Amino acid sequence: MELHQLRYVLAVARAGSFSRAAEDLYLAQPSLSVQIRKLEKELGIALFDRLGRRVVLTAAGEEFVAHVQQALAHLDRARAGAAAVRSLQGGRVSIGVLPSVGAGLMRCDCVWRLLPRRDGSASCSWGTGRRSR
Amino acid sequence: MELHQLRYVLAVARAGSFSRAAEDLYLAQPSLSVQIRKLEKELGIALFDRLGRRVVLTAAGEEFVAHVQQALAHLDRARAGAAAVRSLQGGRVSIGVLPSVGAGLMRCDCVWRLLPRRDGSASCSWGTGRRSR
DNA sequence: TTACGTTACGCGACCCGTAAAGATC
DNA sequence: GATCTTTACGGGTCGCGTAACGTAA
Repeated sequence: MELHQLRYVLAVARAGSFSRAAEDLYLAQPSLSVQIRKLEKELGIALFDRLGRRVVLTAAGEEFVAHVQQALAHLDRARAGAAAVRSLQGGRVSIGVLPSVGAGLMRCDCVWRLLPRRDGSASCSWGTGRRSR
Repeated sequence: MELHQLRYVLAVARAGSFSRAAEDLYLAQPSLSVQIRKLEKELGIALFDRLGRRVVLTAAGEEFVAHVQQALAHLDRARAGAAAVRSLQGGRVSIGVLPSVGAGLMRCDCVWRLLPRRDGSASCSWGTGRRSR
């Protein structure tokens, strides 16, 4: 059971056809068919009913797909979280303070709040609402 | 991002060490290290802090692992669902009825209730509570 | 010096695409 | 006969294990 196989199952279920799903996936039909069959063999059940030129999910396949959709959604969140962290890490943080007060602030262990913006940068706030890029 | 890489991440996070995680996974340490590093490169962030001989999750790693655990849990449910269906499909259903009443029963479209048992077989009940293997 | 993580390299497995065969309408 | 799925085969990628290196306690 591999991730690409799961994505293939969702694509076939959505397209209702192996050939159309293969187009959506930019994949050759035989490769897709082989992977689906391999997964079905591993699971020990049929995910799809091949009805001539139509392909529909079996009852077991419906349940399987529902779980897989949940799983892939969580993985997308995991990836998105990583991307968000990366964009913050990649950005530069410039801090401007008055020497008179900065000398004290920069020494203490402060909790800086990073608020991500649409463009990938972030605003940083601390305490009184002073802001800096 | 592949499934085995995600499992490896969870194993390292749980063990707190690459070498111990590799043992748990029945895997050579170098293979494990390479896969983790490959995933980190793909995500663009560090999942673990290498502190000498201790390995701990970064903040981003913690969040990532949380999502991954959810995802893998859903995949386990998907697999378990398939296994349940398989055990029912694989079993044999034998039906014994008296000819006098069976002639009528076997002709009608009945809803048969399959109750899975511990040993993989299932009991089948219909209407009055008559049972058959 | 010992233990642990990393890099280098050869082997085997697996996925993909092309081509041919089978099946269904 | 046309369309779609399946099977067969060759090529390239990738994960794994062994071995050697770097590094911290």
